[in-house]
Amino acid sequence: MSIEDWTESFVGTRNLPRNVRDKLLREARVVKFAKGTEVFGPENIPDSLMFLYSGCIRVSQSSESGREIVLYRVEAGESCVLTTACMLSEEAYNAEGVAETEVVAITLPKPSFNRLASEEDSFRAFVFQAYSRRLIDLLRVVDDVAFGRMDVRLAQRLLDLAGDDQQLKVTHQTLAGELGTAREVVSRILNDFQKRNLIGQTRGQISILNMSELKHLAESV
Amino acid sequence: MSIEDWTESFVGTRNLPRNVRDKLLREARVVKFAKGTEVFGPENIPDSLMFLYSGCIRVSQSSESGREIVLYRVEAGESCVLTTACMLSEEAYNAEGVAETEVVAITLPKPSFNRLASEEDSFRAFVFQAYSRRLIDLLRVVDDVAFGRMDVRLAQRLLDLAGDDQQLKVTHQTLAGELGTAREVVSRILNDFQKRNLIGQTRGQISILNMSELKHLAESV
DNA sequence: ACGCCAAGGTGACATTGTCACTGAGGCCTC
DNA sequence: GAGGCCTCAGTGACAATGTCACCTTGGCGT
Repeated sequence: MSIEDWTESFVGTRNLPRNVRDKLLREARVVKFAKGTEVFGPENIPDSLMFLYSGCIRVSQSSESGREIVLYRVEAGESCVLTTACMLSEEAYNAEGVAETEVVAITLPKPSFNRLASEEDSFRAFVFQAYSRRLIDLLRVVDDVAFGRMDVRLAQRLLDLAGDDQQLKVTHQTLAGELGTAREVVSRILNDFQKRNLIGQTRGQISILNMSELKHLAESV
Repeated sequence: MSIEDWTESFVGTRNLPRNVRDKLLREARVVKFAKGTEVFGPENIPDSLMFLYSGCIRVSQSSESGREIVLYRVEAGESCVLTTACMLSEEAYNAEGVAETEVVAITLPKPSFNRLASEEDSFRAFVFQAYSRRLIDLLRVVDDVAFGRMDVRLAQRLLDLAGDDQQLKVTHQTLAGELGTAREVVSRILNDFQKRNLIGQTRGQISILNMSELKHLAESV
């Protein structure tokens, strides 16, 4: 598949003059990642800037002991700043990005990025905003991890992942990875939820039985 | 005091052409904060970019329950990106910056910042790098909080705060605020350290007795 | 039927967070 | 210097969370 005009998809590019956009279309490359693939990681640092055309990337960090925590997700239309950050600061870091769905991304060579950031205010603003959003996302993660109760965080995450559905296919282990805790902890809390008739469980699947009560719990600070 | 030529102090400005620097000196304002003052906070969002000429700003976040955690410190020569981030994303956040020493900072009106970021590569690189460093700082905080043992983190922090000294004046409560935990927890661990002859304590003061052993503990993953 | 493996359950224990109190030191005023 | 009032720190009980070892179950392939 060749994407028609991806510059239409990003707030940082859609308002650029036609000639600039045409140049971008020539300079950038379109890359794809299959679902489950590592987009970037400690061993796999891209040397270009990346913008997500479609799909979703889950960015997480792991400890030596094997625990994991999800930092944030990059959605279509957003820029993936962590790779940029790492590139610029040349520091190692143990975060990794995994394609949660099939992913189509635009990579921009550094010189093109530089020129664009220099010449186009709206593009620069877009990039700064992307950075800012991630900073604030991380502030929220810190807040949750440092001060939040696990049952509340789990309730929130269940609602997030479920979206509009009442069913979600997810293992306890995966949920533990979302929140940076251990499987046993998730199991304990989910069993408690089940006893309270908030959810039902079968192997690898959770169904939300009492959405409003779960929301109430998720908001109970 | 009027500062001679602060453009010499920042890697983002010291290599700019003389005429640009002179313009900056005219456009920017120099502001001071007394030790202990709030530099920015939820109620007090600056509308300019800020660069730290001298001193140190402690950036922390607090929970509703009154607990607090230090996110990072801004040192002389660095840019304070969190204010920028907040400005750009226009989101509320509950982080605040407090002057730990007397602070002298340079504030740059947004238009000047924009022009500079557009025209000068080295300045733009400086700003991006500042963002990147903070992102990575926050990754480290998340890692510590989510996966680190409290005694290890406390040992690290004691060594950090002590610098080259063996004495440091700090209360248990303050240390708890550094790490995002409760005073009682700090007291417990410090008492344990004392029993093991790693430190000595008097009211509001801690002396490191066995630096090498403490370092060993701090590095024990 | 059999073995294998991922998902999940369980109990014991360690660590950390919370709460309610207590005590100790320093500083002020009288 | 006696009393009062702070901040700082100690303590015990308990709740929440993390860790470990081990077990059960369900599904899948052969």
